[in-house]
Amino acid sequence: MPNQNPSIDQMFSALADPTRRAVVQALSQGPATVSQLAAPFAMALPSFTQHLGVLEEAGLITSRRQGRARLCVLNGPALRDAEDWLAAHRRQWEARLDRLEAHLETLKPAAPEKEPSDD
Amino acid sequence: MPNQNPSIDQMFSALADPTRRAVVQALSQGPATVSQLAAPFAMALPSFTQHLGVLEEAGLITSRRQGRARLCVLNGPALRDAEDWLAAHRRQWEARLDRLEAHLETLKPAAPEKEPSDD
DNA sequence: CGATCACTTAGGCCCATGCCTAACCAAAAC
DNA sequence: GTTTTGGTTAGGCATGGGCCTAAGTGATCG
Repeated sequence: MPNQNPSIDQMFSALADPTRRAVVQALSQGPATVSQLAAPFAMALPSFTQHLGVLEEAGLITSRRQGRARLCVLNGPALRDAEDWLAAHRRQWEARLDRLEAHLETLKPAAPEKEPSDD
Repeated sequence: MPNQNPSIDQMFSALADPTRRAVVQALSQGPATVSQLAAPFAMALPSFTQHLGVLEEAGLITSRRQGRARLCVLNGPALRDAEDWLAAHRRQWEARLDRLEAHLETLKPAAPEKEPSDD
């Protein structure tokens, strides 16, 4: 069962692995079974399903049994959560740059501040 | 020295740690020295600076020596890279949902498809 | 110059992660 | 009902990550 309360920790560390990112990429095109997903990888199946387990624990995918196969589906909104975290902090950073710039503007004719832009 | 070619792997795994995310958060407010950043954490300094090393290798921060201290600065655009990866795949996923919906629309009076929405 | 401050380097411990093989299970095909 | 297919469970090995303490370095302060 998918983790109902996936942490941002789990998401980012799930995404830190190239195999798992490739799975996310594949699933962004649509659902697929375990063996379909596993096919491109030179890896034993148990190792691969372990990756799927990590993705599912992280809330990035869900899966359901379909006959003797297992169909995996990407959980789009979960990606959004990680995206939002990044966006929030990048915006903070940008806002600060803007304030700094504005401040420098007010000092135009005076001496530069203690934080030189290194360009 | 900061890694000039940070991989998306390095970024995501750097962001997978709560200490390191807290550092990113702190630096989104503006530059700070190692010990300023370390202060809130109940952790030996060498352990903490190791985290800074990971962030720097991942290209998420840069740092320069300032007297006997070391000033760390967030690298905003790097956050953007991770954000973009996520956005790209989420958009793929959304696009597919849209196509699926549109397709279902064309079948309105007919039987539902093999992929039920689980709401 | 000696002491202190802000780190860094070196080395070690422990648990988590990523991979494997071998064996098992359950649905489907024959 | 036996075999094949699709996947899981169990268990083991090796590397890496996160933490520590102890000792070193280089800039500043008295």
